[in-house]
Amino acid sequence: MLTSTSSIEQSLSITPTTKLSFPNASTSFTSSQATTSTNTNSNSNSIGNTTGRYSPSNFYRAAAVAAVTSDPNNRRYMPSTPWSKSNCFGDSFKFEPNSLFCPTIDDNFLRQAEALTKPESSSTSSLYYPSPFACSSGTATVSSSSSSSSLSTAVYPGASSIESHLPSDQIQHNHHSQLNSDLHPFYQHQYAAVAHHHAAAAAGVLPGMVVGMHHHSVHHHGVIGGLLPTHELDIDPRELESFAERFKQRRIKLGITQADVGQQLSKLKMPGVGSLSQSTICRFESLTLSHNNMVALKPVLQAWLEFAEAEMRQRKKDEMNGSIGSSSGHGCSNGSLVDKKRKRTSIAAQEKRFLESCFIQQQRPSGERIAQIADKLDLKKNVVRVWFCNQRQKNKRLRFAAGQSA
DNA sequence: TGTATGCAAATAAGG
DNA sequence: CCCTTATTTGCATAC
Repeated sequence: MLTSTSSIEQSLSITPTTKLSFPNASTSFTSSQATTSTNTNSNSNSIGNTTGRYSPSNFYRAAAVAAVTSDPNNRRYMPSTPWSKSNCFGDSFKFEPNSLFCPTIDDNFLRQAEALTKPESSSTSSLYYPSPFACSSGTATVSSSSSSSSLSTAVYPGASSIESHLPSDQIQHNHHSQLNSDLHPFYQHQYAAVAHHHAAAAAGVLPGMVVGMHHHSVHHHGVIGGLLPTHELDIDPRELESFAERFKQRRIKLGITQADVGQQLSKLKMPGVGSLSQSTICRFESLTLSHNNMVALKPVLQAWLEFAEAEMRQRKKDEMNGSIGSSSGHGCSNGSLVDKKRKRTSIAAQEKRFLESCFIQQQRPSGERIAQIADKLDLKKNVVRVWFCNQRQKNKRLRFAAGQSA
């Protein structure tokens, strides 16, 4: 276990890191941050296949994302999967046309959201790149909190009139199944490479989303009489591609940043859906997420988009009428919304080094030992436990990578 | 300032 | 409850 030579992460200067504190963020202690020299490892430790996100994939919309292209290994979005289909209504996510603030809207909205969000089969997505790295680099500590979200009930904040203005996105399924033929050359390539396992099945779970999918594969052929929703599974990659693009355009048109989108997601109160980070939104837009992940996120983002646009229309309308006060009683910020978003603990360099040394002695410490370490580092036991798990995992990858190259 | 990205926590799902 | 494996995110920080 050459856990790498944790480079120079010595300088830990304590940064405030004042983040949006979470009510239940228990620990939150100051955390130091190796701002200064910090990582350094960004470039240094490339072993074998650099970074490795899980999806090598590539140019989905390569041209556009061009910038990224520099490093093909970085792509997360696994494009493809030949099993493209004309998804029935995999993505129709419109609200009821009319009815302002009418409760029913909420209902419909939720119902659809729920349906569309519901995960289905197991992951099994595609290639997973071992991705090696060396550990090191320290950062600040944060706190984590996990609340068993309650999901359920949702109230649609400002459901206002929304004309079903179907995003062309939903209409453009003209592809008469000519699949490949109208695929970007890239796709075809990808397909060939990734083909195997069709049915990747959507599943990416959103923060707090309760899943419950197990079946290895979705047997169940016909299923569902008549128009089988085919659920989120097999959604044409091209559809995702176009949606992502449209999403970005419209988002920008609304003048909302990625970060805000992520934050506003929790306001939708879709069951099991909390906020997401700017990173995730960014990755969605650039299709650098796995296919399954893209599929899982799409309905949520689509819902948000429609919500935001509806709100915008409403606002505009209000302005026009000069009615400044504006009706829409939304504002009901309902403080009970304990923003559920996966929190990530940042372990400072110093702590990390200690953990590493412990790891060398014992890769799999007992629960007691873990508690001890956690106590010493003032970290939660679970954080330490997970750290060891991840460390073992990383170790394994490194070992594998080393074997490969050697 | 928003956005991309590297590294790697946190989770999900099956033992 | 803990582990492993596969993946989803997020913090930090580089553009």
